[in-house]
Order: sequence, then C-alpha cells, then structure tokens
Amino acid sequence: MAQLSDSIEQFIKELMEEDAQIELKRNELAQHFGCAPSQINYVLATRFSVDHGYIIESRRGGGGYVRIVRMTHPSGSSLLETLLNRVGNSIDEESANAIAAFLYERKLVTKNEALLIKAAVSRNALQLPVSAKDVLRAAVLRNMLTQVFRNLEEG
Amino acid sequence: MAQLSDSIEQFIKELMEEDAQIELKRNELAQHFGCAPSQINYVLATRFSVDHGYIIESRRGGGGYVRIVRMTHPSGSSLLETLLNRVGNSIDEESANAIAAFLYERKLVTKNEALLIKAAVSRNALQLPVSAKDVLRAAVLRNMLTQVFRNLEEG
DNA sequence: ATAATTTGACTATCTCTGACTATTATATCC
DNA sequence: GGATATAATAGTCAGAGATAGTCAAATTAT
Repeated sequence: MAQLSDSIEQFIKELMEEDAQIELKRNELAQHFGCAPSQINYVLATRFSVDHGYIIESRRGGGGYVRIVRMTHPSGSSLLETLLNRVGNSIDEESANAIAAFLYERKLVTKNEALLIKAAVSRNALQLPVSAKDVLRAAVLRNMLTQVFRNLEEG
Repeated sequence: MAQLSDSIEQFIKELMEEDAQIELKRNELAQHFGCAPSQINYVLATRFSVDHGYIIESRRGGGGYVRIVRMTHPSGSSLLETLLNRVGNSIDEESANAIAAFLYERKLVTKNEALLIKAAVSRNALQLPVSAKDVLRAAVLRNMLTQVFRNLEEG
C-alpha cells in the first residue's frame, strides 16, 4: 500500500480535478517525490495510458514538459460526444493533432486516416486569419469525427 | 516557461497575421529578445521551414533583411500536381467529392479515407459564407491530397 | 513464485550561444 | 569611373545545457 506509484497517481489525479488537462515537469515531480525521473514515466504508462482514457504529450529540452489530457467520458454519453465536446467551437492545431493521435492509438482510425485528419485541420489547409482558423478547424474536425464514428457503426 | 524560441515564433506569427509575407532585421529582432542573432536562425529553421509551409529568403550586407513568406501549397508528384491544379483556388462540393471518388477508384485511398475526405470538405464542415466555402474547400482538399501522396511515397 | 514497482545508466531531443564565415552596400582612393 | 577597403548584415556549425524517454536489472509486494 501507499506505493510510490499510487501516491504519484493520486497526486496527478488531484491536480486534474480542476482541469481536464495539466502540464508538469517530469524532473520537478520526481524531485517532489524523491524518486527517479523515470518513475514518472512508469506511472504515466501504467495509469494514464490511452486505455485509461488519457493522452500524454511531451517535449524535451529546455522548457520541456509533460502534458496529461483526460479523455474519459461520463457513462451515458458516447465517446463521440466527449470528443465533440472537447473540440467545441474552436481548437488549436496541437490539440487537434492530439485527438487524431488518440483515435489512432485507440485503433479507431488507421495511421493514414489519422494523417488525413491532421492534414485537413493543419494550419496550411485553413487559409484564414489566425483567429478564425481555430473556429473553422473545430468545424472540420467535428465533421470528420462524426464520419469516423459512422464508419465504425456500419463496420 | 514560455521558451525563447516559442516567444519568437509567436511574435513572428503575430506579425504575419496581416500579411502573408514580412521582412525583418535579424539583429534587431535578436536584440529585441536579448538573444544571440543565430537564435533567430534556429527559430526559422525549426518553425518556419518548408515543412511548416514557409519559405525564407534573406540578404546580407547593409540594408540586409530576412523575409518570411507563407506558402500556399507545397509541390509534389505529377498526378498530385494535376489534381492540385484541378482543385485550384476554389472548388465546389460536387467536384471535390468526385476527386475523392477518383482517388478511391484508383485505389489511392481506402473507402474510409475517401469518406473522411468528403467529410472534411463537406458543406457542413466549412462554416463560412457560401462564396468563401469553395475557396476554403480547395485549400483543405489540396492539403489532404498532398498528404495522400506523401503516404504513397513512404509506403 | 509471480507480478508490480523502482532505479540508474544510457539515449534522444530541444534550446541557446559564440566563434567563424559569407555576402552586400558604401565609402575612399587613384 | 573603377578598384579596393570597410562596415553592415546574415549564415553555419559544433558544443554545452536542459529536459524527457527507454530498458533491463534490482527490489518489493502479493
């Protein structure tokens, strides 16, 4: 009991009570718990995997971070609804890409399909003033998500 | 920790919101951010590369400058070029669907992928005044076509 | 015993700088 | 007016520093 991993999991989940998405420094967190940094990876891999409904994004180097995004959906609402909700009326490219990656990891789409989704919502594709891009990206992504799930039902 | 590189990227992108092309002085920008001039090159190389849809031109010596141009589309193979050409700057939904169907017939994309393309360029997805829809649809479709052919090259 | 956890050594990636190089414009000399 | 020197830019590259990732061995829990 009170395994280190459990404590770290608990700690992260408390941080996420407020927001469905947090960013942290792997090394800082490790130091906080007085453990090896790789311990953090272990916790993320075993308790915050896609199967558990989370998406992990990270960046190395100066200013690096680990971002944890909660993707679980309340029972009663479908995954599609959760995703549509997350997309909302406006979404930036990075988050849209994370959703495409999520779909791929969950095997809801193939790799090529994920790439197509990314292409459709990339900043290249949406040639509009930046402020409007996020809004349009959301609309395109919502439509594609709906299509993805329609395919699944039929298949 | 908004990294220096991120700040500079942001700064440049704000400058480019208005125009698809800007000119700046490398040294001035470096001074503005209190960093080494070569830092500017780093940001340009990592965030404004051709892959990111930008072209960099520059000139040294007195009155030198760095010009950043936002590309409208990358180049590709010849069928790709033909298709891109057919798409042009503006395309209606029916024609876009025809191209998706063509890709499927040619086995360049799977059925699901074709459906995804149709979803991305559908009237529903592109929530804009009718006049602008065709233009935007063309941009999205061009980007997706480019992605399709990129997949083919790698596969 | 078996499975889960924890660590540490090694690797990969990203950022930033500084020394050195290349190019262009302008001033100066004849 | 042309050649040459000087100043004003920008480019390149290797290395240091700052993070995060991986994986297998050691440890601990069940």
